[in-house]
Amino acid sequence: MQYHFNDIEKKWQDYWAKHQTFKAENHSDKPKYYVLDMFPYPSGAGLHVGHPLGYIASDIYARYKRHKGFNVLHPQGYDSFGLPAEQYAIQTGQHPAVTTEDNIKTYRRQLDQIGFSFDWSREVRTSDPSYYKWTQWIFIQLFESWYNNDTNKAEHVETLISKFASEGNANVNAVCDDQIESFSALEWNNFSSEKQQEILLKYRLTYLAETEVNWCPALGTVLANDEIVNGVSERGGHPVVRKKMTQWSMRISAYAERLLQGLDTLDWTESLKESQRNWIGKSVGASVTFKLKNHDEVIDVFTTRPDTIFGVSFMTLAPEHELVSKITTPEQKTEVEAYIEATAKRSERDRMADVKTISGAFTGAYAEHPFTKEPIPIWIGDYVLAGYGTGAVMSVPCGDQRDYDFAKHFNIAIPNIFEGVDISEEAYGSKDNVIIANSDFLNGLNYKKASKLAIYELEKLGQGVGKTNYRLRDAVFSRQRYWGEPFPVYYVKGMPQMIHAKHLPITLPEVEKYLPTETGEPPLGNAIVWAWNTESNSVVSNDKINHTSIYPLELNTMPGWAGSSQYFNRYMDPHNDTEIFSQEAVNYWKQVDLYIGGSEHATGHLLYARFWQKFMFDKGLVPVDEFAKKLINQGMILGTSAFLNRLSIQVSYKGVGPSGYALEKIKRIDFPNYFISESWFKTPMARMSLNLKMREDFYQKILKKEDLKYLDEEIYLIGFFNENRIHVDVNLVDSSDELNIEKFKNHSLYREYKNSYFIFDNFKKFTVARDVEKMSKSKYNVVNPDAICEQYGADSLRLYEMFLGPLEQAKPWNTAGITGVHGFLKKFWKLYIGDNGLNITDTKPTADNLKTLHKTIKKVEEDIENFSFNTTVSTFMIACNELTAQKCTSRGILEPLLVLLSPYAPHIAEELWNQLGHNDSISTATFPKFDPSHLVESSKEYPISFNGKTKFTMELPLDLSKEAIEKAVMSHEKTIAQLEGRTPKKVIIVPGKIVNIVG
RNA sequence: GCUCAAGUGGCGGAAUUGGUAGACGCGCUGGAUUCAAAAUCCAGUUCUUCGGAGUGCGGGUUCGAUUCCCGCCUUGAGUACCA
Repeated sequence: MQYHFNDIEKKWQDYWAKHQTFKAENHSDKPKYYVLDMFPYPSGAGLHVGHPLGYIASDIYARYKRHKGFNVLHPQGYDSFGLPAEQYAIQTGQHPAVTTEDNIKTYRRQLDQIGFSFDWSREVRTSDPSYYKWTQWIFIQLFESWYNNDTNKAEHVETLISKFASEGNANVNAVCDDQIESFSALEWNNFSSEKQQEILLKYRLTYLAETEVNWCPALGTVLANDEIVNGVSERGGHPVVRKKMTQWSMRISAYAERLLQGLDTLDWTESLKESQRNWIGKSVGASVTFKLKNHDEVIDVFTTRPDTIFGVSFMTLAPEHELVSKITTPEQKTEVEAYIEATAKRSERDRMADVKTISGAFTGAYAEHPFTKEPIPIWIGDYVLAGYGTGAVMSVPCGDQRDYDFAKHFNIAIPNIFEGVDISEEAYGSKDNVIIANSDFLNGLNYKKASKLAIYELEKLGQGVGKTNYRLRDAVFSRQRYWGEPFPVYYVKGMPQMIHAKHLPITLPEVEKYLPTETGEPPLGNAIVWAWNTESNSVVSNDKINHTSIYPLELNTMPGWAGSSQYFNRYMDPHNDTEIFSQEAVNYWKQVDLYIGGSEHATGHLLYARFWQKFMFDKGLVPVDEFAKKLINQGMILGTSAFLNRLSIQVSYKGVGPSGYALEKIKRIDFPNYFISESWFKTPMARMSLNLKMREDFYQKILKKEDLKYLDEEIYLIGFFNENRIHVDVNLVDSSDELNIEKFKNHSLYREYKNSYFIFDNFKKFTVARDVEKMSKSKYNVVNPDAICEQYGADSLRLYEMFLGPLEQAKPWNTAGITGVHGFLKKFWKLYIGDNGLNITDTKPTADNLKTLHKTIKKVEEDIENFSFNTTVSTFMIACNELTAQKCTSRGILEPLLVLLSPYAPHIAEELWNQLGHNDSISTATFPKFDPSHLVESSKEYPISFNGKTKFTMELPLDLSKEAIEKAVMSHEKTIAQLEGRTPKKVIIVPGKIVNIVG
């Protein structure tokens, strides 16, 4: 009986679906384990072989945990709001919901055919109103919360309001807007309702504020920092500009310290934690206030080096700093204004690209040194960023290279305040090994002590305080898009009001077109039925907006990360209509035990989701404040792109110039119509045979450009190039890299090359060049898992993806290699089923059989625990080879072996399990227990090495004493031959390991 | 620039605590089977001047280093005038 994988796989996939084999219950006697994948965005292109890698790994782990007796939650869903469906809607008019539904169908079919053990009864879709109802609900909770620094957690705004009413805001220690006026209880109580709302908005965890945002005109929307790559949009590569807009923001900065500290408790990769640490960007230092000469205003700066305060020789403000216009002297006005104009013109991208150029202007104004009271000139320069700190720095050229360069460039003094340090060439930027000098009361102190004392003295003057700064900015939460969650928000007199949670969800309105309105409003501005009636508590038509109790609804929608910040909790109780999830469910599942996904979410999704989790923890909604205990980033599977080399050659030739002189020239000529076989370059061929047509082209090219007359035999080919190559679809190339020229010429993509010429190698072959790149449609190197499943089966695909290499590493895909694992499965099948049916007997296993089995159990278990899935596949192959050689038919061996294989190749395992006479699914069978007694050896093949180099091996009993081993080794003929009569200096014997003779 | 990760045959990779470097697979070579092909099976496959050499390069520790330490080079990823 043959291994008919297509039939077997279909049969068991249907069985699992019908019997709901992988449905997880929210209560069990077993311990719980939650395995989660980052859910996919269902794109129109479907899955390629790179996508399932992480899913296969998590599926193996989930199945393994079931064998180990855990109640496993392994859900899947779709992150189904997003830009591509909306772009498609703009182009075709098809509703994004329809596009999304189609794409999900394709995804589901592709996922099903790989045999994942997902509990599909818990599927969530972020674009489903029954799901985004709860995304909207969390938004309302955030709006109704503020961050209390005294209790170090989020609290309901009611507690804030009662504080204001009883004592004003003087003693409120909140994370809030920097520019907040102080008021007494009396003043608060006398404020108008609008005024009170305005003030509260500055404290809420989600708030409306005028922010400078990254505006992408081509997409008509705001982008988050992590949606911008090298100054252009991640999607589409469109230019991005800075623009001020009123936007919803999330006060993630309130959680900066907790997000940082929380990392230490997580079993995530160090590199990922490091990215988050960099993103949060904590720096400890001081805020210092400089008084101005002849002005009442002051300049606040943030510095990490208060110890260098006596090294300040100038101050630099960002050109956008609000004080610039106020303090600039009339004499400097022209220069400063010209500079501001010039920097405003330079885009963010230019400024980034051009770090080297030093520019700036003197304002003519002076600040006063807090201790020496000396005047300090105030400059502006674009190396100071308006968005970080206060947009102003105290410049210490001896201790900061940028200040140093600026000072050198503009001839500003560079006082040295470091003892015994040479600053004639560059600044001394290190905090270590410095002793402060020329600094009054700081002299002789190191960085730590001097900083502390400087802050103490500044505090006494009322001109400074120790401060910690974070780079983490509040997250902009509004998008000018259609296909996203609507806000549960309407506006009364311009102030945002939350719709009561009991009226959720506020579903997306229908619009006629998905573009921004003519007046530049977001696409929801096109909706006709999009106003809120506070009497009927329902969405009504816009045309009644001027009536009482009918108000405009928010036109923005939420960003992509909204839905993905709560899905992992919702899976615990996905159909709950009255709560986001029951306390019973969340207290049972608690948090994700294993989370697998791509590293591209390091500073986006993974940071925002942690923020929401901490907020929910503060609100008492979840029992733990980190949502994922362990996280693994799967590496990318790369594509092997194929390229056609376009011919370019370098020739030297002799000719006769216009005036009759002989000339020798070297010239490079491109032949865009000629393709040359890659194998040609590997052939050690010195000359190139130009065919007639080429020769003609060749002459024409040169003759046209240079008026020369040539002698045929004096043209020499001295070099060629294979740059200028074009991508060719990998499906037109066979496994030996040979191009199917016929197919290529008839392919619609390559119509323009229909009449091109092909230069073959000596063996009449035409091969393509290969290179490893990211797998993507635009590179024509995409391999579809459907084709692999059809030809080799899902079990082969699963095994091969794991076999390629370590899970976390990037690795190239090569379809040819799949025959290895496919061959293994066929051999494995034959171990159980021969030509005459089942091979299984009840014979007692031999010692060799048991040794193979238990060696395999041990290795497989260790490998899975260490996520070393690639080596497990090797282990299976070794076991299969050994048992085949041993002609093992014993049920006692082959039955437990099936359980070991089952997480990796579940279909074949189920089928053989069934053929062995089991009626239940193998998925709940107990994992075999390792028994070390079968691996005990009585002798060891000792490597005998001389000066550390192994020369031969020797079989010796393991219970031999050191002396006996030495005796046996030294009398061995090969030892004597190796020593050639010399006496060894030393003999190292490690029993059970090695013998090393040092001579 | 900074941070992190990684450099091992023709290729993907293995060696989990310092102890026989190259497991397993692909590819390649030869053979068996076949009218032939596919499939399958068997043998070989780091290099070598056959002494040896060899895990990016140069040092070090050790009886012994892919593994530990110091210095460098290269590649990939992230991040960037962050005061």
